[in-house]
Amino acid sequence: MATDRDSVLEAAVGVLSRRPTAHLDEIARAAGISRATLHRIFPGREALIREVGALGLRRFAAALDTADLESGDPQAALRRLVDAVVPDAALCAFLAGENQLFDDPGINELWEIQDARVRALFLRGQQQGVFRVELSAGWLSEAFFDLVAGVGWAVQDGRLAPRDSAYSLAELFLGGALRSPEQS
Amino acid sequence: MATDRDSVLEAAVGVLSRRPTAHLDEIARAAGISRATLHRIFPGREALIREVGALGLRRFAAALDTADLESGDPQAALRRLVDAVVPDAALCAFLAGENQLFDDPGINELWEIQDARVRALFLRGQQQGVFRVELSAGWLSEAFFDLVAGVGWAVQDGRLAPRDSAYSLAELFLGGALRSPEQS
DNA sequence: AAAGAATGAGACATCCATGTCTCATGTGAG
DNA sequence: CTCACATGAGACATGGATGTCTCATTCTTT
Repeated sequence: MATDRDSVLEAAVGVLSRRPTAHLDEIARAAGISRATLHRIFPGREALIREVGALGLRRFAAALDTADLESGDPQAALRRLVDAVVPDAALCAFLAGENQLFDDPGINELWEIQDARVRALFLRGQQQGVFRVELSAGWLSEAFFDLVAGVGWAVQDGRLAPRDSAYSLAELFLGGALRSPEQS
Repeated sequence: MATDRDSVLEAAVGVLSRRPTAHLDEIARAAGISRATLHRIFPGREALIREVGALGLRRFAAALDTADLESGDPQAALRRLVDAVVPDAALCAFLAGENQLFDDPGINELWEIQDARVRALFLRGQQQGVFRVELSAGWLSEAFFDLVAGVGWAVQDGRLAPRDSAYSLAELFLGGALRSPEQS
């Protein structure tokens, strides 16, 4: 059952995103299974980490699909993306923290594809005059992901209410911290 | 000499912020010293990590001092903070990724102090009508630090030019991604 | 130049997470 | 009820990073 594997992976994220060096004992306990069973499902720690990363990328890709970034107003598209990705913010936080994953060619390629999709949205928005052109699409994409990861951490640590997370993320990223739009 | 220790710590950051599980061999080589000398300076891995964290917090505190957040226009103060903190963005990136450090009471307390200073700036800015009040000061502080860390990673990986980093950070955080100020 | 300290290189010993195994228990299907 | 199978618990071996040691070399200081 893929559901079984995924539920274990989700439990693993809860531990690993906070402590990347957590022992397998701890992860197994968090998943409610024994270390032996954990080993039966995933051949080893490396495989487990890779699978968690792959799950995170699958979820992120699914969120991009759901948001349908190519259609309609770029701003509305980005708000759809926020809503779609916030539930999996913890996965994204794990991805952001685990740079090591990007040594894997498969993971890296998959990531590049998703990142390109987000960049394309920003590029389209810039061409339509919706997003600012002084900031590169690459930086906008990067910063967006940083904030998604930040939301994931903040929610997990109880510093941000899950209910507020989508609003806080979208408003800050789109509108910034300033009340009145002044640009130096 | 504290300078010696700090130069080793800076080299350590360069390695650890990318691969938190890097071997001491690697860190020593990156610092241009032998593993033996590394052990002579820092009693062990744990101590080294803690010292790196402490250095990051010292630098961040120093940046807060330099920025003089209590004076003048809050927006100008935040721009001063950006300029002051960007050179040490890599340290901040390390801090953000190493949640484990916050188990140490000393580190945690020091962090709380600095975070409170940033929150106070946002609170002051909100009271003066400069910053948006729909976003909590806590979230603004958190998001700001997330972006600083993101800048650190992006610069280190060559995805963002150091020359652009301060501008990109300040503009996105203050003004957001939208060109025309629309709020839904 | 000579003495002292600091460093680098390498050889160990140790510890601990990991990986693998066995066995007892529990569970579900027939 | 019985058998097949999955799981949990624990023991055990292993590997690799860490910590400690020694010794030769280099640099500094006088």
